Amino acid sequence: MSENHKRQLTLRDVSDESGVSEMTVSRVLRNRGDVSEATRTKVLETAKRLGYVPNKIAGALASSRVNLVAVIIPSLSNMVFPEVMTGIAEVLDDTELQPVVGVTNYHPEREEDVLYEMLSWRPSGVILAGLEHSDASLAMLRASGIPVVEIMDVDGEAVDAVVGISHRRAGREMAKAIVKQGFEKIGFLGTKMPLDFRARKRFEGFTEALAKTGLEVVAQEFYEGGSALVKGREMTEVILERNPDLDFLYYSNDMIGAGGLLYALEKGIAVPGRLGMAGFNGVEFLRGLPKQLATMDAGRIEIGRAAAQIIADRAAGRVTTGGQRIELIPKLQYGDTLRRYKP
Amino acid sequence: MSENHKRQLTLRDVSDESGVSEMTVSRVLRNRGDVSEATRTKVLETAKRLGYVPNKIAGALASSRVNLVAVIIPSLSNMVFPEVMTGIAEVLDDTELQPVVGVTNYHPEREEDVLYEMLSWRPSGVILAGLEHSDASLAMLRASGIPVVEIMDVDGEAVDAVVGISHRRAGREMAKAIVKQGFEKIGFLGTKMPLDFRARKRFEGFTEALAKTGLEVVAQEFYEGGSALVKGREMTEVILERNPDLDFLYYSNDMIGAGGLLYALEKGIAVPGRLGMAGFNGVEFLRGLPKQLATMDAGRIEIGRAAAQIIADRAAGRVTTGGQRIELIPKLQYGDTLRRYKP
DNA sequence: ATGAAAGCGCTAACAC
DNA sequence: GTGTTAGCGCTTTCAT
Repeated sequence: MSENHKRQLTLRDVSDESGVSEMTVSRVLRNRGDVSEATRTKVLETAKRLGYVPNKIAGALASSRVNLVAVIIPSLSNMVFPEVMTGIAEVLDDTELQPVVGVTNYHPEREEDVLYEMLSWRPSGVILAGLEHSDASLAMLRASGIPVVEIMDVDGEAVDAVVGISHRRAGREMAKAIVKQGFEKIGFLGTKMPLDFRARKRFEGFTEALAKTGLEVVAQEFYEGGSALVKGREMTEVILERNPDLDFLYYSNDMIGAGGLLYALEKGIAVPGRLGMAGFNGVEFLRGLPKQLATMDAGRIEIGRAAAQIIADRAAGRVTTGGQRIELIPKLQYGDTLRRYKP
Repeated sequence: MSENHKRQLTLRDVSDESGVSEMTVSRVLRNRGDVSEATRTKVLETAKRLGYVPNKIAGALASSRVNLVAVIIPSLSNMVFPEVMTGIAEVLDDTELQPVVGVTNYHPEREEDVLYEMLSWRPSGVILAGLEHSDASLAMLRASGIPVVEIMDVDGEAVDAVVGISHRRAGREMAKAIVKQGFEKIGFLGTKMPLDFRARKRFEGFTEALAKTGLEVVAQEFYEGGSALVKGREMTEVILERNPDLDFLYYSNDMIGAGGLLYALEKGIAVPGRLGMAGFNGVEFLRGLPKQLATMDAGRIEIGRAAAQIIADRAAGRVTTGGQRIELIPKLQYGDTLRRYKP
């Protein structure tokens, strides 16, 4: 076992070893300013030979430039945020910027901590899910002086820029489509998450639109934790037992909807003849099921792309006016579980 | 629109505003050393009022301490790595350390870039998937002088510590179980990813164990991109058309296995009477399917926990001897698709 | 094309 | 319990 604490290599080491000043070494390593081809090669060779890795901490402090973009999302395990990340990464890959992910698990205090931690690294921008944040978080965001893009939702007031869909509208559209197909006894299945504001807004839009036609949600079921597919299955069984006359089930996400659909098919329930079903998100995953669950695509990759583009543009000084607002319109996918009447 | 470039708040501002020295402000903010309750309160109040967020870049440079752990994984979109992340986060949440994720998409050059970028922030440790890395990556890791934990796989030589399962062994065990159940015409379905070394090792172990019993894989099918569930379905159809006498299908992951299972059930193929099936990973998701696919749990959360623990221990100076090697033993889950003979 | 000096915002180490 | 001093490793700016 050699000594535990190797001193880190510095520009100085490369400078000494190559006989070129620190400053010139720095120039070579950053491709900045004019350097003769000879010194350039020599420096590069020495740096590589020594295994030198620049210290961005020192670099960032000196230049007050940090090529990091903070991305703060509620969860990684539900298939929708990884897709947002894909969109973000796609755009940032063409820039010098790097995404750094923080996960809040839908806890506002956790969001506050993560945000504080991230801002303390002075990133070039922040992308965060949702419009609902603690007062402290809002204060930090505003005080930070960096571009902020709130994503996923446009129903509310943004700190700066915002990219997303209207979940209220999504709920309304779904309700209208369901009513149009002649369904009347409608049940709702969702998560026991008071802090999932987007799910709540969809539900509000949904009931609101139903009310306009004189209908209401006649039964509800909520779950917490566990495998969404299993929960969807179980909840569907429960809600149908309690309310045998339900003719439609609206799920707050595709995973539980898929579980419900598998259950219904297994039980030989005619879908959508006897029972219609719909979920939300438009996850690709659904396409592998025996029947296509009706759903609404939230355009997650697109949201990620647009958000990253805003940050990238501002970081490059390309846009001076803040406060962009991009509302995407979710597309209803009828699949095989919503259409009672032939199209 | 106010001025675009607000000067960032510094310790100095808090110091001036509260009439306490910078040093003492720093002490308060970090809970270090003795500070009188009076000054403490005053400082905290001022910092909060001003909306001061410490600059970790400066702090890290001065203290040469960075509470970041680099986590480098191939992908976020396949359900297994988010689980590893969960395990890592679980352990790190009890420490000062913070995970920072980098994604390589299974490209070694991309891994090299991500690693370089991350090391340039001088993290307290690195957790990265797999044992196969470019020479440059290996050199960087060794030169970094920080704890390195390679995860998921133990079949090979590690740079420092390693936590995972033996995929070769996993493949062998699965083959033995299949043979024991009397299956003889075995097909394999996997991904077209030459760089997924773990999948390859499973396959090698699998064929090797089959060979010992005089059997071999009689048909193979590979896919690329797209929804794994759909692909599993399609590949299963194709492989069965070409080889109607197959009596077992071994899938390189649970998602394509699930697609295949749904297909088989839909077609009325008797599983496992006529056709046995097995996947790999033990994703929770499977539990929602009509039948339980046989699989092998790779213990992803456990791997994440153990890896993070090693980093946390070393960062706390609790362990001086490097090179830990933790091999987890994957558990075969028979489910409903592997057992022909009653247990 | 290259170098020297100053300092980014903080903390370690030492005084008092 | 609190303050002072001297950097951390780099980049900016200005000379040459």
